Amino acid sequence: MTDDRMSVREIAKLAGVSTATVSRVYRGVGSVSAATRAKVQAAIEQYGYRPSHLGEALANRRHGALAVVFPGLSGPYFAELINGVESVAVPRQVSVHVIGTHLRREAPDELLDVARRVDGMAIHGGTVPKTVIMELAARHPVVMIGPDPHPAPVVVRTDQQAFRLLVSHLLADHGLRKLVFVGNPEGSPDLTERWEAFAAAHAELGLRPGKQLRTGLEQTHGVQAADEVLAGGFDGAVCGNDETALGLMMAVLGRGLRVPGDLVITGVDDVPMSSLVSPGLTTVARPLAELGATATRLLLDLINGADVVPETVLPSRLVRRASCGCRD
Amino acid sequence: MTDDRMSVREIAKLAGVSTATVSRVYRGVGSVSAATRAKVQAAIEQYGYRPSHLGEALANRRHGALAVVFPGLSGPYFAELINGVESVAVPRQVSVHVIGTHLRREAPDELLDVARRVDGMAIHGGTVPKTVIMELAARHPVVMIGPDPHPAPVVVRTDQQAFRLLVSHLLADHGLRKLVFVGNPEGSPDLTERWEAFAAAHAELGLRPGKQLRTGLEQTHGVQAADEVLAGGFDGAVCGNDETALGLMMAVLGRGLRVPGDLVITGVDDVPMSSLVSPGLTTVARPLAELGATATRLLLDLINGADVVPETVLPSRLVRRASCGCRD
DNA sequence: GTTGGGAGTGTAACCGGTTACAATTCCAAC
DNA sequence: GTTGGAATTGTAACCGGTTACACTCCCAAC
Repeated sequence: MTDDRMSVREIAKLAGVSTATVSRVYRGVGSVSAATRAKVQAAIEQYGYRPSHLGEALANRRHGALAVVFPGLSGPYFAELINGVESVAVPRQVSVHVIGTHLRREAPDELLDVARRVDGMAIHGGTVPKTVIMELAARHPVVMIGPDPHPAPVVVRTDQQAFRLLVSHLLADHGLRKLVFVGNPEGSPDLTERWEAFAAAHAELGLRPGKQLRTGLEQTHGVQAADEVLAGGFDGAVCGNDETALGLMMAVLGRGLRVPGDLVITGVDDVPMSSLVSPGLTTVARPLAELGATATRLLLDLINGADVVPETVLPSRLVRRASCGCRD
Repeated sequence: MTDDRMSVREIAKLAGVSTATVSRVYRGVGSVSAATRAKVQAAIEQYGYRPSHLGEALANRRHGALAVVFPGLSGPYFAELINGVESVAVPRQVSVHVIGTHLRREAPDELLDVARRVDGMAIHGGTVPKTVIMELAARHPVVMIGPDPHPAPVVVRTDQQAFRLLVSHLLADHGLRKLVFVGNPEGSPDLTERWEAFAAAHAELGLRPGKQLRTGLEQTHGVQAADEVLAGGFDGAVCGNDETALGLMMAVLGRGLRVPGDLVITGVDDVPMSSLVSPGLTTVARPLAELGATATRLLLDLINGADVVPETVLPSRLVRRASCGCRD
């Protein structure tokens, strides 16, 4: 306990005023005479006084904090989403707790614990069981980021149209006939939807959906999937996200093979790497920062008691680069 | 404001006891008769009561939270470090605020604000100006992660011996004579030290230190550095971390060149990708999770008023794989 | 039949702020 | 010289917990 911090009452005594006046000066509300204000400000200045967040929050009945629950914490997808969240939260003086469920042994109980210290939560789809979401929603506002099969109060997501367009592009424009879906449809609702779009695009052309190769969503998983993809004799690998795609691409190039010559590879998200690598990665651009920002805005609105639209769908966009065979 | 949460006094009234008894039952301290305990537990159960973190923290004079300040939030380095931090904090019921300085416009003032809601901070070297560190340290315990030129109370870091060994290995064993250092020595104290070790290893053999190519520490920066590295006619690229190295490797492979044939590439950190890619990345393994865990342990000790050792140095280890020319 | 002590419980103060309301002061207007 | 209202400031309650301390029982020991 190294806490020798000043409290309002001490500052008040030092400045020769009441705690109410100190509070008024610090917060800049109510009316205070210039002379008094100067006295108080001098004392605040001198002792570097900052009100305890606890007292403040208790009095306001508001934590001034929210939590964001993600599947994992690594990678550019997460970074960009968080970026969006903070771009909204920080200017409003709201602090953000980032929770990665994969790190926690006992996620459910721990989330209940986190709930005690925030005013609301933004939860990434596919991270938390239905019962827990409901329990959390009973305690404070909850916004879901991305699709989730659960009965969620408020959802922000992107559509899958561009992804479906991507698959059709590979089939119809590039004439590919043996596509593999790299990613686990059961791993997250987002992936489930993509798998469905993948299958639908095939069906539309009277084709049977390609095989699926169940892997995780990180770069390492893409690398590890390479052997199986190459052994399968596929002409294109449609990856669940860019990170997997980039890992796969790296592994394929490392074996001395060519992309798209020997294998077409595509991703989803359009993370910064995707436009830089050669060949450039064909992918679906999703407004990740905007996704995080929107979720946060809605969450703060909910916390303030406003009514908000239950579902917000942000647009995604097909980005054709060299890895699919375009501009080759 | 959607808060209809129960308070101790309400639960107490419902159970027909005093608030003290409710607290005793919930916390499991003091003596309570079996009958009373049952009554109270029933009420707690029925209303899903959980004590407000604010009240609890205020009464305990402890936030039960700490902050970790990082340069950025993306990538496996950060993820692994955080992993270590949480492995210590979470079991002790301490929550972790992750702060990425690159996201904040006005970092200093914001950190002072964060300081109001935590019991201590672990600060990554090279992220925060000296004056701010001192101001923070005046408010609560501070532990630095990694080297930092500032007069820090407590530091946890890894040594640079393995890195120096790596450079010597390239020069002496592989006979490389035109190495480029990829990374900005002025960007972080960690990099400064590595640059010094790089130069020292050259000097030891009577060589002049190679050139330095100033870039950031993310994968994208490695990709972007490729043109300049390849144009420079270097025989080896010693990268400041694995992410840059992997980005560079990807770009080189993408151009149809070979590693290590056309260019030797090495990194630092030994992130998961490094052992998976082909060629495997020669690098310096650093105990990142342990780094985070140790820093957190020390921080919690400081918060509890214990004396702690001012500097802890964790070992790093050279990992030779194919990218340097070994096992080729 | 006292006495002593431990178990069970409640009262009330306290943690560090905010703010409704009351009290005081000061002036302008009548 | 009153009077009324605005400006300034203080008092005290309250936010939701924890806990020192006091009090009441109850029973064993003498």
